[in-house]
Amino acid sequence: MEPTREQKIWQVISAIPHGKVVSYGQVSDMAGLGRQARFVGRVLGMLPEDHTLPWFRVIRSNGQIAFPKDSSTFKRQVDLLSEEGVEVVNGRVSMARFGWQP
DNA sequence: AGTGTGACACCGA
DNA sequence: CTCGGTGCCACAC
Repeated sequence: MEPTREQKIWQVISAIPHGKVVSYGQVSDMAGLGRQARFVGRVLGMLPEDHTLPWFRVIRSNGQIAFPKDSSTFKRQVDLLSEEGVEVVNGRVSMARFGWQP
């Protein structure tokens, strides 16, 4: 059967290189879905427990994390991002730039 | 079938 | 920077 939108989303996210962060819009665009950023977020929320997908590399277009600071999910994402070499300050990615080049 | 909501994005003021 | 409106898709009631 053909790849569903979810499959495309997973494919794109799994293709995100180490130390790189992308926005929902970027993912939707790379998946060929266009402006369906909402769908990306919904798919991530549906991820199974055995997912090995770098969802933490997916942030908002303005470089902000898609979770409240007091959320364990947020802290988990920040921790994982810092491991990737991405600095997160005040709930947003420092110097974010999605393809940035220092 | 219509309304409200959501891990969103873009535009204008 | 913040606020409001609009577009897109899927789901719950």
